[in-house]
Amino acid sequence: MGVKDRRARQKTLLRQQILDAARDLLVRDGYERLSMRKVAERIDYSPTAIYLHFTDKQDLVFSLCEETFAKLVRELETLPEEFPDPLVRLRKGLERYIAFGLKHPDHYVPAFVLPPPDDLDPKRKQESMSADSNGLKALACLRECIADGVKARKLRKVDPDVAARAAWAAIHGITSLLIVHKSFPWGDRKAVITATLDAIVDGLRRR
Amino acid sequence: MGVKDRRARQKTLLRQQILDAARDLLVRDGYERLSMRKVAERIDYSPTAIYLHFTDKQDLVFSLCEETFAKLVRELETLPEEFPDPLVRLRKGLERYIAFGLKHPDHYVPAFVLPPPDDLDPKRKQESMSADSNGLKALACLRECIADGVKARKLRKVDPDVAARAAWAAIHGITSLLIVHKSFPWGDRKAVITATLDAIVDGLRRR
DNA sequence: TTGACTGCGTTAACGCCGTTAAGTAAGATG
DNA sequence: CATCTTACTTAACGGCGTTAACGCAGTCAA
Repeated sequence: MGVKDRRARQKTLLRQQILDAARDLLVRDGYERLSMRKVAERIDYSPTAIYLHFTDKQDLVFSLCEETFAKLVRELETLPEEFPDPLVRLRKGLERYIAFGLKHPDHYVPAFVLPPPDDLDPKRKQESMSADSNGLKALACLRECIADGVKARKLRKVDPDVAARAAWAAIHGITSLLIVHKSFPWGDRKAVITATLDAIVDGLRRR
Repeated sequence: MGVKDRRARQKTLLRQQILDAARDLLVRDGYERLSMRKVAERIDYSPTAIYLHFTDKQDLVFSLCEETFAKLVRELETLPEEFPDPLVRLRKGLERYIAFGLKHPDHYVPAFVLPPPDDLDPKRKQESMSADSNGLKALACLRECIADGVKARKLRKVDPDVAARAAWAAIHGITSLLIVHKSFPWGDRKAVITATLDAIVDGLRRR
């Protein structure tokens, strides 16, 4: 069935075109100014054409984020071989997460900061967590890192699931605030980041 | 000049009416579904009437948040007399902050989570930080609490400004995530909160 | 080859939205 | 009484996400 294949290829091709255009707009103009109509205009299709490939705007934006976060996860998954020591791995991983968020604010914000509009609608529930399917992978990295640390007696005996979520919350806090409240009087940003990391790592370190 | 006074009274009265209606809508339907037109309809004025009292939607929403955060600050400012020991005061203060955010998500989100739309426009700069004029007060509470702890030799010798910002980032992280990603697999939410608090306090405690 | 079917894409429209411009009417001021 | 100020309205602009209805080409069975 070569026909179906070709069709499918065409379809995913346009899908990718949409994603590329949307990413471009997102990165260039920021999330606020992204609109379906502009995306459509950029690829010379009518706005409604997008709906043949994405169920709605959210779906489109989250698909974008998925792409980018796949990159983050890839970066994080190489950590164990790069840094065998769980303690430094933890530190480096957290650093990498923050750096990633600050480098791709327009992906970080829609994926993690903005409310997934319909937490009500049960149909959406799974998609609504779609940003987290990769987010969950990242969390799993963190969890394992902490579990390793506990096993190696370098970290206190904490529940890795709970500790990972708490640590994530903390780095998400600093990441999102630095992105969203740019003009807040942060003082030395790097110092604040370091302090946060110190608190997380020291809070878990065995003593 | 009794006339001017009466006019002014009338004006602030309507202003308050707008605020009340908006708060009602905000709390009832959430931030997403708040619109100037709905606020207007609720108070039986035309939408444009609102613009005589607030420069735009942002101004309105932030004014709302200011009102509410004044309450938070009041709660936080009584801490020193309630809990003289800086360590327990720190803990209780952080707890109170989180509880407040979770109790008033529709105020917390627009004030701290959502990007103040125009960080570009320099005219706005001051207003854009308006949410933080009270936010800054809250931060000042935290700063002083930490400074006290350091002075009392209960906390490590940290820079209170940096440490306060880092601690704020951490509790903002857990607060905002719990609000925004309700359906995330949090497991035991309270355990995650406790773990975060432990990390912050333990990270600062003298050892 | 022809006719029906399928799926991608269109145009037009609905019903929202924030905000602005222009006008109106009532009340204060001289 | 005339004028000016102030509070407010109506109408409209230009945008938005999304849906409904339709067109048209390519595919496939007869």
